[in-house]
Parts: sequence; C-alpha cells; structure tokens
Amino acid sequence: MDSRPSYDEKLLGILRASAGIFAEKGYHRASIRDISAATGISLSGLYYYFRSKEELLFLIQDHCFGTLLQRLEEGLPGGDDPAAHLHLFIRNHLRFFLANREEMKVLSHESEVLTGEYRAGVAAKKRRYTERASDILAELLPRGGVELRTATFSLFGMMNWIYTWYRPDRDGNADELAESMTHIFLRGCLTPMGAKRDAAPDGGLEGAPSIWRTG
Amino acid sequence: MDSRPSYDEKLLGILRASAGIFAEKGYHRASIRDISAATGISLSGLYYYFRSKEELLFLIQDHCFGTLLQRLEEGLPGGDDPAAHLHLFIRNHLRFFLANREEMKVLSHESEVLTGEYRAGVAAKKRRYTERASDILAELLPRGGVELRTATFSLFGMMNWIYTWYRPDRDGNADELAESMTHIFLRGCLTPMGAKRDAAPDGGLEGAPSIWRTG
Amino acid sequence: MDSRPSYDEKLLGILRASAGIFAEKGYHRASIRDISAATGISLSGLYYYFRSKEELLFLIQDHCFGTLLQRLEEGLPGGDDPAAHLHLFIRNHLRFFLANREEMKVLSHESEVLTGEYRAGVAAKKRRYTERASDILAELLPRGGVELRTATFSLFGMMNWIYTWYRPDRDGNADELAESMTHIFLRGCLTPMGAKRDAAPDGGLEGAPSIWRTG
Amino acid sequence: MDSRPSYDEKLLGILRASAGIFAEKGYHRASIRDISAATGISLSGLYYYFRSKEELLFLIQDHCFGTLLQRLEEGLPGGDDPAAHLHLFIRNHLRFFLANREEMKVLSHESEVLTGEYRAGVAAKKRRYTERASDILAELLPRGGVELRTATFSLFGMMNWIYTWYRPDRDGNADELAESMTHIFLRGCLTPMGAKRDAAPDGGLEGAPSIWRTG
DNA sequence: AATGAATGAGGGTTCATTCAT
DNA sequence: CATGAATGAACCCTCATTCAT
Repeated sequence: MDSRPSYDEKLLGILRASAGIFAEKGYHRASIRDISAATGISLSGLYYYFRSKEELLFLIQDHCFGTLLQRLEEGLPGGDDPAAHLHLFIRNHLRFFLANREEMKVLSHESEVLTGEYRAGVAAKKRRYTERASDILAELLPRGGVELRTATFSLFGMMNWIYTWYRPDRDGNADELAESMTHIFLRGCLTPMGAKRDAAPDGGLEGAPSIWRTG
Repeated sequence: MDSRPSYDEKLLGILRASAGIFAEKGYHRASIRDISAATGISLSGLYYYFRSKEELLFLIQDHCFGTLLQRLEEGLPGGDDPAAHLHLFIRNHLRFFLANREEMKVLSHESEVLTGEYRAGVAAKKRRYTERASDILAELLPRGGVELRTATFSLFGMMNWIYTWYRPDRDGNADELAESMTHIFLRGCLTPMGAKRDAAPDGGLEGAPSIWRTG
Repeated sequence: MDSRPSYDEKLLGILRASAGIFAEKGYHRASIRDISAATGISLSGLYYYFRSKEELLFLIQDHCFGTLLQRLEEGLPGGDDPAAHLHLFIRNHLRFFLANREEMKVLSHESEVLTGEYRAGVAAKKRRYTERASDILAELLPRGGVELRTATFSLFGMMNWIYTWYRPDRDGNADELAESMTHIFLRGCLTPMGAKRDAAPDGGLEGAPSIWRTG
Repeated sequence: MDSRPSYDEKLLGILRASAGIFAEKGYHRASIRDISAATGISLSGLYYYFRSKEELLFLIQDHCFGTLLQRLEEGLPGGDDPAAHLHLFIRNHLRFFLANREEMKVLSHESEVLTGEYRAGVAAKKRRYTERASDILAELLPRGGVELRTATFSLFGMMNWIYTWYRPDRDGNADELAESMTHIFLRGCLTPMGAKRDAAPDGGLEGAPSIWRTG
C-alpha cells in the first residue's frame, strides 16, 4: 500500500487549488506564487505539472468541461420527451455547477483568456456541449417561436450567471434551481409551477421531481 | 466659439476608449499604457483625469449605471400593466446594452474588481437598479411560482450573458431581443410568440411592439 | 492702506510653509504638490516665486542662515570674556533654533542636497558662521587641550542634534538649554552647575542667567 | 569546498553596498536601480533578499544597531568606575562609527524614514542602546548638574554629528576622538587634557589610554 | 521530482516642470 | 500673477519563467 499521492492525484489537487484562486482573484490577478502558497509546492516545482500559467488554466477548463460532458452522457439516456431531456440537461449542468462552483466560475468568467491551441481545445468541447442543448431545444421550440440561438444562449445565460448571485443558504439546491429554471425557460414565470401541463411521456426522467412526470 | 473639447468631454472620451480596452483585454490585462496609446494622451497626462486605474474603472461603471438608471426612469412612465413594465425594463436594458456593448461588458464582467468606496458606490446603484426589476417581478409572479430572487437573477443572467454571444449580424436588434427574452421569461419557450395572451390593458406601452398590445 | 500681502510677504509665507513640509517629510519625499496644498497656491503658480525645487530649498537655507548670522552680529557686542562670548553664541543659536525648529531642521538635515551655486552660497554663510564659533573657541581652549576642529564640531553636534530629541514640554527653553550646553562644553558634566568658577568679567552678558555673572 | 557566497554572505554584501549608496545619496534619492548597479544583481533579483526598499533600510539599521549593541555588551565588563564606563561606551560607539561610517550615517541620518513594525523594531534597539548611556550618566551626574536627558542627548549629538564633518586625515582616529569627547563631556573644554583628575580606581579599563588610569 | 536563486519585461504611479492662456 | 492641462523621466515593485542543482 502506497499512500503517497500519484502524479495524477497531485495534479488534480493543483487544479482544484488553482481553480479556487482563479475564481477568487481572477486569472490575471492570480499569481503562480499564490498557487505555490496554496498548494505548498515551490514556485518552480509547479512547472513540473504544467508548462505555463496558460496551460494551467487550460487544464482546469478542459478537465472541467470533460467531466461536465461525461456526466451529461452518463445521465442522458435515450427517451423521446425533449422537455424531460432539457430538464435533465439543466439539472446536470446545475448539479455540476454548484458542486464545483470555483471551477465553473473559472469556466464562465475566464472563457476569453486562452489562446491558440488551448483556446481551440476548450472551444471544441464547449461547442459540443452547447450543441447538446441546442439539439434538445430544436425539438422543443414551436414554429414561429423564439430563435434557436437566442433561446440556447438565454438558457445558458440564466444558468451560468448563477456564479454571480447564488447563495446556498438562500437559493435552494441544484435540483430545485434546475426545476425553477426549466420552468421559467419552458413555461415562463407567469405560469404557476404546479400547473398541469400537456401530457408528455416520461423520457428517462427517473429521479426527476414528480412535477415533470405526468400523472 | 471654442471648438476644443471641454474637460468633461475629454473625460468621457477617455472613459469610452478605456471601456473599449477593458472590454477587449479585461481590466487586469489592460494597461494604462494601452489607454494612453488609445487616447493619444500621455501616460502621466491621464492621471489628470483619474486618480488610479481603479478609479477609472469606477468612473466607467458608475457613469454606465447612472445612464442606465436615468434612461430607465425616463422611459418607465406610470401604468398598471406589470407585464408591459417588465417588457419596457428589458427593452431599456437591452437597448442600452447593445448600444454600449463595451461598457456593458465591463459592467458585467468586471463587477468584482472594485474595492472599498468605489465598490460600494457602484453596488448601491446596482442594487437600486436590480430592485426596479425585482419590484416589477413581485407584481407578476403568481403564488406558488418561482422564487423572486431566482426569477430576478435568471432574468439578469439571460440579459447580461449577451455580451458573450451576441452578434449583430445574426441575432436581431435590441428590440427584437427584448421581445424574445420577455417572451421566454414570461411565457416560456414552448409558447408560440404570436399566441393570443390574456387580455391586458396597455400599461404605458406606447411604442412597444404591437404584440404586447392586446387587440 | 493696502492689506494685500506683498511679493516678499508671500514668498516668506511660502518659505515657512515649505520649511515645515521639508522638515516633516524630508526634502526628497516632499513634493511641490504638498507645498501647493499647504500654501493654497496652485502648482504652477509657485514657480513664480522660485525657479525650481532646489532653489526653494536654497531660499529657505539661505534666509535661515542669513537671519542667524544677522542675529548673531546684533547680539554679540564687543567684550573680552570669550567664555561669555561663547555662551552668547550658543544662546543665540539655540534661541533661533528653537524658535525656528522647522527651518533649522531643514538646515541641519538637508545640508548635502544643494548643488552648484546654491550649495556654494549656503556653504559660504555656513563657513562664516562656523568660523565665529571657531574663533571664540580658539581663545578659550587651553594648550594641550582638545583639537579646535574637534571642539568646534562637537559643539555644533551637541546643538544641532537637538532637532532629533527636543521636546518643549520636557527639555527647558532655549536659554536653559544654552546654559546647560555651555556648561557641559566648557566645564563638563562632572562639574556641578552652581559651582563658583574662576572670576571672569561679564562680557556683555546682560540678560544672561546670573550664574554667568560672577558675583 | 564550496567558495560560492552563501545567502547570508550575499545579503550582507547587499546591505553593505546599499548602506554606501544610502549614505551617499540619501535614502529617498537612492534607487533600487542604483543598488542593482552597485551589487551587480538584477533589479528584480534584489527582491529575493528583501521585500521592499523600506525593509532594506530596516535590515541595514537593524543589523547595524545589533552589532553596535553586541560589541557594547562584549566590551563593557563589570567595574565600578562610571567615568571609565562612559569612556568605554564612547570609544565603542566611535570605533564602530568610524569603522562603519556609511552604515552609521544611514543610522543617524535616516532615522525617521522607517514606519510601522520596522520603525518599532529599530526604535526598540535604539532605546536599549540609549539607556545604556543614560544609566551610566545617571551615576555620574552630580546633584544640581545638567539634566540627564539633556546630558545624554548632548553626548549623542556630539558623537553622531561626526558623520557631517569627520575627515580621517585631519581628525584623529576613533580612540583619539573618543578620548577628546569623553574629556569634553566630563571635564569640559576649559580643562587641559593632561590634568590630574580625582583618583579613580580603574574600572575594567584595560587598553584605555593612560590618561584614564590613575597613576 | 523538486527547489533556490535569479531575471527581463512590464505594471501602476509620482514628480518636477512647462506653457498657453 | 496665476492656473489648468499636460508631459518625460523615473521610481518601486510584481510576474511568469528559467536553470543549475
């Protein structure tokens, strides 16, 4: 039994600590020295784990998006109720968001920092992820409704903005928030939440709040 | 007749140029030297107009919120249709946002940079502004609906996130976007936009798109 | 009757205020802006009264030494008791010093700042002044006693160091200090102050403490 | 065998070089660039050895006072002749002063620059040092003599002023100066130096000039 | 696998000074 | 007489990064 942390474990610890610092001070104001202090690893020792500060940000964002995508794929089994799909998407997003608020803040807030290959790499994952949402919405939006692009990004705006205002003691947990936002997005604020909706078959919504399951 | 710009005009020019640079590179990566180059004013000469880089950011944000609030007050005449009020609020926000995208990006993206008095000053205006929205929503939300806080910030998230994705050539103008977002927020994406809504007396909505006027 | 201050009066006010600031912060740390604030005269307005910061320091030091020398000449009438002369010299120095502590601190502390003509000008007056003391001491020192240079500068050291420690509430006034220092310098600390000294005719010592007048 | 200088040796070298520059130009006019040039260490490299210019000054002053105090304690063995003690004190002070003129000038001239903790740290040592002199003087001064405070600071004035006038080629070495100043301070200038004094048992004055040893 | 020591580039800011008005 | 506006030079300091060990 070897209790020494492996390379990967150490790297993950560095990513987590760095995300915390980037979230707190912002990427540019955070210094590698801050990260050295937070991790207990010497300034130059850190460069064993990443090539540059920019790569460090990339690793954080890439790992974050990777996990987000993976969770999404695991949690989104087939099914033919796009509304339920959307709810699952939102719930997945918010669960991960609130469980990894620092990483997600870095993802949301520092999205324009990366350049070159790093930028391209993250952008690709982001595009894939966004397309998932877009695809779901494409099935949902009625003719003559809101533009798909507008709808998609409005949804992401609602969700990603969370890092600016969310307080765990006041604003409910991820699932509650997911329900609210799904409701707002699909039915609007004017519709009472308990309201009976058009019958829709449950699309792989096991575990989802009962409201989404037509009785 | 003196055509030389006054102190105030020069200051406003500096604020505008600085907002552009802050929007492009982010506050921390932008240097006063960048601003000097963009304005044609010498590095030290700039300090005649502001005391510090932080004050410069404050001036931008404060002036921006000030104008936003002022426009809101001018454009929000009495009336008793809260839905119309909300539409006006959103339209005012987006009109200003898209007409001053750089400033608004700075407002949205660099909201945590300021400290001390500067931070407090902007926060006060922001709170006042947010409360306007919140007050309108309080009249709109049905019992058992979405939490007021959640609704309010979801709305702002939808609107403020725009700076990350809006492209004038693809995404319609401010008024169109305002209409879409009002629709999403109040009725939800599932509702077709042309749909007849509950009759509601026009609440000071002169100039608003016809859809909001009940036939 | 014109109550507006004349050029000279304004200049003197500036010199006084500047001496205060130089004394407090030191010449190099003090800025012309500080002086502008202290005098109420605009930054550029000050340059009507002096050509440069260095000239300002010169004016202060020159005026200060000038007054010191003038007072000395007025207060040092003939007489043939060199000890009494010395006492008068010391008293004159300390009276002026304590009545103009800020100026004297600037004189003592910033003596190496000036360059070129300015430096030469002040140095000349300082030399003349120092020679007065030296001349008096030359008559006093016994054969085989302390070196004249050493004695002279030890005396000035004792006196000029005052600016580092003097507190009006604890350390007596100028005349008391002058008596003490004269005593230390001539008779030493081991000699009680009241002790009868060798008879010496009063050398123009009107107003001096009785101890110096042989009964 | 490693002949490369250790961290401490390098730091001491930097302190010495910096003291030289501070002595020459004054703390505020001296720039870190000057020190970089004098030491051959790059501008930023210097900050590996101190946190700020102010800390650099502190290190110089603290180290200087530390050595001064240590030498004093080593050189001041017991004994009951306070006059001999005083002579030793003065000799210790002047030996160190003249052997480290640049540091001592910095100590004397830049004593008001430090702030906060740095200031407090040096002030504590200075107080301890001054009290040594004061304690000795307290035993020496006769009733009705000069005030203790006045005597103490007059002595320090005499000694510390040296940096303004001392020239090795004209003014004797440290021990000669110490003898002169002790003489002036205790017996006064009027007393010839060779004069027989009250018999006093030698108080640990090995190595002191013969004059202090009663025949 | 890790670090102490060092550096070039660049950052925000201050300052004495000028000059048209 | 006096000032508002402006500037070039310089200053202290921080940073990401490197390299010998």
